[in-house]
Amino acid sequence: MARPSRRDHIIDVAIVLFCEHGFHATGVDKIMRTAQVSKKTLYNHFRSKDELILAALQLYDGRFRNNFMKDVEALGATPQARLLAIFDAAETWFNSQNFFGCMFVNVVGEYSDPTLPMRAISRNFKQMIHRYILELCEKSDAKNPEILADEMALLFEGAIVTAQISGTAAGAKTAKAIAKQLLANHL
Amino acid sequence: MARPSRRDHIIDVAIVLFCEHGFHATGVDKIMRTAQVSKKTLYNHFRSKDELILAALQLYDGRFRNNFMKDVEALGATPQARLLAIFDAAETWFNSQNFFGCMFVNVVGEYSDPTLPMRAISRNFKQMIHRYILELCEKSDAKNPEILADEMALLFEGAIVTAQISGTAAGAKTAKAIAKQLLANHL
DNA sequence: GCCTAAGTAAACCGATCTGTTTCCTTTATC
DNA sequence: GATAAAGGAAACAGATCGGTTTACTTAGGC
Repeated sequence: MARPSRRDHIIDVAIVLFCEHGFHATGVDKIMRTAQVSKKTLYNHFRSKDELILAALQLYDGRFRNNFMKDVEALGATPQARLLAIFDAAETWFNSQNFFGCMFVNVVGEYSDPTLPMRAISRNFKQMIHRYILELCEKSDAKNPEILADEMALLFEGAIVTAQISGTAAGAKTAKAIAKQLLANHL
Repeated sequence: MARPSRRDHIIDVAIVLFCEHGFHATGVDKIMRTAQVSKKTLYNHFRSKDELILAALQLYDGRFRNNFMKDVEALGATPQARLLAIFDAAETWFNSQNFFGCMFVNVVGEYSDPTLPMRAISRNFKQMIHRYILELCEKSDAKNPEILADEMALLFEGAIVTAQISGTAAGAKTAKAIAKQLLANHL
């Protein structure tokens, strides 16, 4: 099937609304109306709003990481170049129309209990990003790839939040400049 | 008056609840019950929930910056030492019981319209932090204080978000390690 | 002692929330 | 063409939302 399933379409709509307006502020009625789907259909695919939130986080998780890694690999050829290309890919993301910060940071701001499943998905997302960066660090023959990966991941977070609050993409270039210095020190 | 005014007490309670549970999820009834104040009194001091949110952000803004700068100045004697002490102060913040990330980042995740007053307060907070860091950079005789300040501020953001999502304070040490390298390169 | 200001508890308002149900229509399959 | 699954529109449920109002109590100043 080329057309996405009805279930995936609902999730797609929910992702956009959750990103822009947050999770508590986005009602099931709004999702349903925007997706042009009846409430019965929505609750036929998802037991509850929370389950839809989890499905949205999971779909976005895989999709974002996949797209982001593709972008990074297209922008840089070598592992070192890709470590820096992370921030070029981030910059185009910040400049895109639908940038409202990191969905996984935003969800943590609304659900503080660390035992909640949304929190687990959020932690996992950040760990997967960290793992990807770590692989690039190892292939770059960094002196201490674990430490460099911690540092690069923190830069990434800092750039996202800076872009979200300031409303500009300048943080990407700042983070890239830091990354260059770290890379020079670690090789 | 040694005892805080009733108005300030309501704001104090609201700050804690907004930080822990977010803004949309925190109802006026909960604030009122927690503050042990009648709804009439609450609406006698604040025209609306939004106005209470703004008052909470503003009070927290001034108080946090004041306390944080005091901590930094107690932990470091020279401007260079204070630039690094930022991350020591951050670490104790991350380890405190009531750490739920940065209130100003969290509010931006729930209110995406950049023309909203909460967004203006958020941007202003980050600008004031940036200005404080810039002053330290200038007094440190950094080659290019503006660039160094941008970098240090981004590290600070990255450390906060990393701590919030991971649930550990490790990001503080990572950010401090980066800061040391930046400082060495900029002097 | 009186009056005013500010407080309380609780009822109340209309709107919105998540979620269920009803009734009817579409659609696809055998 | 009958049947069964799925969807649509809308009413409905009970709870909660932000916010107002009412009736009563408290406290302080003159």
